[in-house]
Amino acid sequence: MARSLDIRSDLPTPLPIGTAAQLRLLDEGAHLFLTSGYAETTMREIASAAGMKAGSIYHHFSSKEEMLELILVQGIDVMIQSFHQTQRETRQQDALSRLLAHIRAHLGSLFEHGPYTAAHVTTFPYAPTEVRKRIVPVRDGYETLWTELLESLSDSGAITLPSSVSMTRLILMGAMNQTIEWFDPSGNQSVDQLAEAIANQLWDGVTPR
Amino acid sequence: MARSLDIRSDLPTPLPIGTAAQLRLLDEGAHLFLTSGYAETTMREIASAAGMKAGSIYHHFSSKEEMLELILVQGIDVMIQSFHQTQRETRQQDALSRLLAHIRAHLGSLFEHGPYTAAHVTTFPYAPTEVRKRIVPVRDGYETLWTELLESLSDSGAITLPSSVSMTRLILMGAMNQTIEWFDPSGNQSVDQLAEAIANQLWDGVTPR
DNA sequence: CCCATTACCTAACGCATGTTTGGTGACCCA
DNA sequence: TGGGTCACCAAACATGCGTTAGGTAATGGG
Repeated sequence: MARSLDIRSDLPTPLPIGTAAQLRLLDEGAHLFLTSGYAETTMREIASAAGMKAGSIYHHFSSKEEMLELILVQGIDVMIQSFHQTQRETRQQDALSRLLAHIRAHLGSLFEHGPYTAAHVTTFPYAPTEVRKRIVPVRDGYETLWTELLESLSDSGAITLPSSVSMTRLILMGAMNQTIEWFDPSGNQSVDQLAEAIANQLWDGVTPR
Repeated sequence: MARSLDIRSDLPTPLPIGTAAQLRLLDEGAHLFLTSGYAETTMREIASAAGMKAGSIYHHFSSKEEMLELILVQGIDVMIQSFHQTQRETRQQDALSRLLAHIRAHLGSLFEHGPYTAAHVTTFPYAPTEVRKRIVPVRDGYETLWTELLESLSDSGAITLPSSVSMTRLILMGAMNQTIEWFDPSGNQSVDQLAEAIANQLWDGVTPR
């Protein structure tokens, strides 16, 4: 039985603990799940991308589903770590700058800190039910972080919430997450500019015109 | 060989032309592609949902991929028909009311006019390459309709475009399309309210507070 | 009344998948 | 030096998939 890779640590871990081969398999697996989908991606493709054969994967992981769950969890961890780091780094900034920084950080999770978060966003709806059940509480934790951020910004008068904080969070998440499908980080627009565009579209005056 | 079901008509067709069995297969197929994904959905499941066995499908369609393409095309047709109808119905209304009506219409395509549009949005990224190639021009046509709408609203001063019209369209589309994952049309919020929430989040004062 | 067509059926086929099994070579430690 | 462990291999297995083939019953038209 492959050793279980416990990456659901409370301590900040930018990458999951594991051997080089395990990390390569997860990296390539996340990339393939992102670009092709979970069901469309074969163990043979993941193994080949990681420089081994499919049968060898089972020395490291017990199943395809275990790999998926580890990738999904890592995707959330990247978001959560990034959120906390942004919170620390922007404590002295004004409200709208903090909001922009958090939007920028979320987009950084999607486009700059590996394929895990984007793979999470695109793959989670099609994950097996029992995998989703185990992951929903962690996702709710991340959503709560955003809810509290938006509430505090609204309480201080920095932003308006046209309907409710939940609705605003969902619309904002939707606008950010759907960029996976069309934004090209190596294109002529930067992630900074994308963050500003989203922030300025949802709230007036986040950055000067 | 099953008769080809040509639904890419220029005339308004609320439902594709075909026999009752073909329509049932496409309806159930679209619903299953939406809820489970294209690759995860089997021909056996589609056939069973439509009240027949898998082998029988091939009397009506040549392949699973042909069914997918018909469903994806129908999904766009629903959006385009709905857009044109909304344009006709709102010709006499003020700018912001027209914008809200178009947002409402797009959401209606997702949640009220069958599963085709939502199946299109969620499944298109994972469709086989040659299927996507054939569909991209039709999608571009729909995007152009929105681009022209947003440009005319901006030209008349009704809305602002914080960065560019393309960026605004993409952010708006993202916010609307991602609602597939969380909005429950039979929940305690209506599609009208969802449209207002999105419109008011992206532009101030679309509806009175 | 008979023949052709349609719309389904069952069964099977060929293929691809995730996973298992037995093996090998390298490495490390006693 | 030998034994144990690890990390891979090739091959095979069991299963399920999309699709095909041959068949049946019903229907309609000549």
